[in-house]
Amino acid sequence: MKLSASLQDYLKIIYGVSQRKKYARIRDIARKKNVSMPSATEAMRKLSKLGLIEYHAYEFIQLTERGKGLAHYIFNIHHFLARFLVDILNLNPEKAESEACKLEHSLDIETLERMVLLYQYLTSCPKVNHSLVKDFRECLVSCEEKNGVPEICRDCFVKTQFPHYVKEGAAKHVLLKDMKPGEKGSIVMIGPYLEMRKNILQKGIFPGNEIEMVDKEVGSFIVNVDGYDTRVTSGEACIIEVEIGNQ
Amino acid sequence: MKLSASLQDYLKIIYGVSQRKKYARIRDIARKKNVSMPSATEAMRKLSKLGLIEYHAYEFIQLTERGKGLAHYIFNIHHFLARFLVDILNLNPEKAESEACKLEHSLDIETLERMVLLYQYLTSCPKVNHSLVKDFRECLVSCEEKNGVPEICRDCFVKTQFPHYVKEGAAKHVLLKDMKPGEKGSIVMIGPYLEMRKNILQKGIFPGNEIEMVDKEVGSFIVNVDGYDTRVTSGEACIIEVEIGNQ
DNA sequence: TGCAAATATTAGGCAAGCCTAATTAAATTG
DNA sequence: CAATTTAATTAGGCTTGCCTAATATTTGCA
Repeated sequence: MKLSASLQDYLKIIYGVSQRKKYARIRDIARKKNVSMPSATEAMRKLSKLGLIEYHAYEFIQLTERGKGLAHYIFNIHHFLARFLVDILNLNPEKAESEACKLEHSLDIETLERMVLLYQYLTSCPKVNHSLVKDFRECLVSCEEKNGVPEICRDCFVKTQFPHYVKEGAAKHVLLKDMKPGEKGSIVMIGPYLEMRKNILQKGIFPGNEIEMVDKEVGSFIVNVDGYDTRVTSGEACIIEVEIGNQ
Repeated sequence: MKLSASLQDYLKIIYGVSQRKKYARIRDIARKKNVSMPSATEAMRKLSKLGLIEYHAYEFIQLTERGKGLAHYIFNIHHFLARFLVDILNLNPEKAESEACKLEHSLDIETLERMVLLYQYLTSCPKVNHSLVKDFRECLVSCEEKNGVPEICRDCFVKTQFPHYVKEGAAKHVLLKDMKPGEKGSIVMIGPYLEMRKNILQKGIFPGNEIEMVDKEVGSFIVNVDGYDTRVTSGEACIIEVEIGNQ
């Protein structure tokens, strides 16, 4: 049986409420879902018809066994995702909560299963350097708090010290700012400055994209990203690393 | 301006079509979106009213500059996510496509930014063992193809060889199958068998959950996961690793 | 050129989820 | 224990996004 995202939310809320309170009321449900009481009533009727809750007008609401099982499942997906977002991606807990809420409805079990594996791998695999996640998180924290070049990132994220180094395979890495008009390549890395990186992403520039330097102007550059012209500031061009010479 | 998920999809489709064909037709759009032509027509009217496309009845459809910018952004989010799902989580490309489609509408720019960073970190950071992602992917591949104990996982995922080992901090790890009724702990790892892991997740059992052994029966166990009783098979209990003694 | 086939559009409907206003039921309390 | 407050429901409506059937326009080909 497939439950709409909205009904899943209702179920999850009922589950959460009845863990603490033994029964759930329309009022609480409506409040938690940020919805009017009639809307909640309507949803209860639907869940009841689906055999997921025990519901009769004006009476308290309780999950049926089936409802409890499903709610538990949805609840735990949610918590796993929130954990992933906090433990791995270092989102703040409130943000992670709301993001998990959105993700939980869209992800397929297969993808979820991979995320579980990645989570386990990064946090527990004895072959992985144990400080990997710690390093990564510290890096994120530095980026955010200092919004400058974090000590821990200096080597790996900012390539200004060694603008073009040669990797195995002889692919040449340069900073976007150093590319000449007409030169093309693919983006491998976008540097550490949180806000700047957001801005760059918001322009539709991601690692993996093909990029071509079109024109240099004072203070900014015109680049073509996968066929679309856009403008980046000089500052932004300093933290975008491009792999050239592989066309 | 906020575009509904559906309208974002239309925009993305128009962008994709017009990259190859110079113009988009209702028919193609409807077909790609798996929707009737009247639905596509209606959507075009909306996008046109929003100033994202140039559209007049019976004429070809073209993106405006604003539409092109937005479409390019949506398109690239999609591609980045698909890349993440393929390169990091090793989903097959078709699956990744459809999952990315669902994700792209729900993820916030902040989360996306972290995923970009994780992607970069795992694939490029010089401090990370370069074979990390390769190992992880090989592990996934082994799990899927052989659906047995993959060589590469033997040490890290299957703990049957050393059912309880003591980690730093003296937390004790055991397999679920070896827990006694009444014993509690938190799940740290779910083993390598793809299908089995899916089944376990589908019961609402995730790493991080609190679990208590309730009762042992022949062939299966009753466990309580975060307050909810559920049943696992003996086979499943062999690949669930629990950290006990930290309550 | 003219007519059939392909393509688009209008018209009218439907389901899901939400809303407000009005009404009814239950709970609280002087 | 009646009056008031709080909680829940009904009634009626709205928007989004989809549908089918009918109609209109365009295209392609004989």
